[in-house]
Amino acid sequence: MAKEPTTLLHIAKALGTSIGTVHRALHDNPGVSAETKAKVLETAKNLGYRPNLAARFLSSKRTLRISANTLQGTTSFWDEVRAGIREAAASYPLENVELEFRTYPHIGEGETEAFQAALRSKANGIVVFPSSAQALRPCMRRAARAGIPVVCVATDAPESGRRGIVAIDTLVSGSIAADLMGRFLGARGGAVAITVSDMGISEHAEKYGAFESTVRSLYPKLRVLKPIEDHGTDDEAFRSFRNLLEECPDLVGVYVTTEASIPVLQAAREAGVLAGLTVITTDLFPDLVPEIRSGAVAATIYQRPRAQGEMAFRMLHKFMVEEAKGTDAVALAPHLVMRGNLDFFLQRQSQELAKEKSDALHHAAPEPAVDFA
Amino acid sequence: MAKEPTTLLHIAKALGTSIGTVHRALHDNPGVSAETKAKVLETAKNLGYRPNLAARFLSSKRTLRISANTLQGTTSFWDEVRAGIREAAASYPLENVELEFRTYPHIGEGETEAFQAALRSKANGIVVFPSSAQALRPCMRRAARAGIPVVCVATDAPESGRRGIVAIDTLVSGSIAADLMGRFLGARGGAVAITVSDMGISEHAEKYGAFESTVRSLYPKLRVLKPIEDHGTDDEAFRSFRNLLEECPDLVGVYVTTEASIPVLQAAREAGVLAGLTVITTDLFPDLVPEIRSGAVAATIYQRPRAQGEMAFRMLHKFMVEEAKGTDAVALAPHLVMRGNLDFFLQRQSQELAKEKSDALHHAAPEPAVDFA
DNA sequence: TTGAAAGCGATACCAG
DNA sequence: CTGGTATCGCTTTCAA
Repeated sequence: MAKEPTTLLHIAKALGTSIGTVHRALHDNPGVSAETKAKVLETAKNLGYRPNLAARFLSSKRTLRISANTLQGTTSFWDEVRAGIREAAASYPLENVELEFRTYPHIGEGETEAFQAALRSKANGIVVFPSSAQALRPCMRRAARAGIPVVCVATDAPESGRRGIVAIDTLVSGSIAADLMGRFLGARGGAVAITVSDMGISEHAEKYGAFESTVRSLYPKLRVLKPIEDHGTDDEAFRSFRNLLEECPDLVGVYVTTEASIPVLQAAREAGVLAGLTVITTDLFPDLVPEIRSGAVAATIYQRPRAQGEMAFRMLHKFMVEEAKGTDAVALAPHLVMRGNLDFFLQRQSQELAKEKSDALHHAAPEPAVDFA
Repeated sequence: MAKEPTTLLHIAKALGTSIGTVHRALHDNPGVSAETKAKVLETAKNLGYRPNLAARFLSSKRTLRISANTLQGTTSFWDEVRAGIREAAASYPLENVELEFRTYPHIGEGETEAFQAALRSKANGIVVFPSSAQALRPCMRRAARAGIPVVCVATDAPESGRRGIVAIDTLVSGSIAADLMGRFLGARGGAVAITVSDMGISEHAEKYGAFESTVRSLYPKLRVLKPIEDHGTDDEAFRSFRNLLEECPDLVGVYVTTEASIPVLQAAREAGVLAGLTVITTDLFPDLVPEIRSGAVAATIYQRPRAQGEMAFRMLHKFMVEEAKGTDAVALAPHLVMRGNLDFFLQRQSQELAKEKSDALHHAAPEPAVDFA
């Protein structure tokens, strides 16, 4: 029943032409008349031609140059994203994958340079964290025009011509945080705050929207305050939250969607109200560990950086190798970390770091890592 | 810097022998003197030989026959595990993978027959849900002796010679359930119950242990009762829980680790105590949806069947294709489903079913699915 | 026990 | 514009 797959030779014979012509036609290389090309394409479709990728890899000496442009490892988040990319790359052992890591120190700083460098180095696929999508858009469109697939990770870059996006589902994050907040507070009523980086970023607006609407519909005794914007700085997070504490004496909970949870905790602690606050944070980094362990933070929404890296690579690979068309989007469900399962996640993180270290030892030539300061 | 990879020819030339001999030596095929074999193996190691898998797939006509032996889709759990396996298989587009699905209707019923059938059909890799590991052990050891890698999914089969195991981390499940229970109950004290299938199964004993110890250390006002065993039947779950309700008037919460959450809810409802109970369940199936939506179930620990299927396939693939040695174990973190994010997971499930359906249409010959009643 | 050689299916180049 | 062909690295078969 399983008839053997169609090859180039089959198509060539069916048309009374040669394998070389068929190949050129299928790849619209120059040197094929429009007429024969059309015929080839048609019979290829009719015979259900699927290229044999093993043969392709064997004969073509092409290596997949992939540039992964991400933020420097200020916290462990981006280190883990990179580890995920590395791991996914290693799980395709047949191809020549060449990973290049480019990093930039801060949001909106050096990322266009890094992207341009990737293009210059003839990367034929890019994974990027578009920290300020606006600035990056021109380069990204250029990549798109050149046929270089780009996959965004963690944040989307709208209207950029990117082929794919891998991120945590913001609606899930916002609404699970809301539901937990409501359940944790039980019968208590009062105000709940939420901090975001910038409401101009759609992801953050979405998280807020999901949080607010879920609280409103499920826990009417709670009242969601207008979002605090910290614009990515600890300082602003601290001051805004301290002000909020003064203005709003019936605050019972706060959901921090950014990485600036430490300053929020500190402000609450200094004001002496931490014990009465239910705090839900985002991500997992060393400074947060004791706060979770002590119960100051009830739960944190873990955005699975490693899984994001893995998925981003796989998606990019699909575009590059399987010639997948169109665009693709993956929204991952976040994990919930609490005192009870904290150690599991910490252990996992340290495993990754260990693995990465041993990888570095195995490879004679470490992959180039360029830093765009 | 990147010196080109070593090939069989390199080894052959280095030893002044032929590529055929080298090949035979590396695969310990018959017809090589012990002496030359040793030399080949050594220089292969010295030169850092890594087989070119693309070339291997191209020349060998071998197809990977993989049998996936699982429980029938009484709930959607196993359907999704199978969907995950299918999807992972599709993501390796270079190999000839032939999937065979064998199912059995109930725990401990027909699974050895299914396993033996897989062996008979010359499967060279098996994914199995060992519903009663005891009974399966002999076949599994036979597979191990024959060099056929077996990966367990959802439940481990100790001492069976299996090469890998993919499951949800039981300690994480138990302790996150405990932590949630404690937080949900807030200041309330009282007794909390836990139902398991059978304490003789190590996974269940572990979940209980994690739940109990986390509650004890973090929420001393709560008291964990001895586990209720339902032995996989709704009937027993119902009766045991009803009895418990009578005996224990200060029950404030229950954690159902099995699929028998509906009878537990029913018993509580009939006794008129449901409203005062905090219920945490396991998995996500149609009957549970309204209970979550109404708030009767506070949260459910979702065991990510699709991710389990995917991982199991990938692991098996690694053993079969990359000739990975030793054994491997993956413990996945469960997801938490509550009212707030319920729709996300439901939508995801229906997407899978839709995808599966369209897959079925695409493939002319549906993969054989054998049912062992 | 070993060597030699014919494929596998696509790529890429050269000659017509 | 098109046809022919060497090549990639490995598996497999046939001779020696």
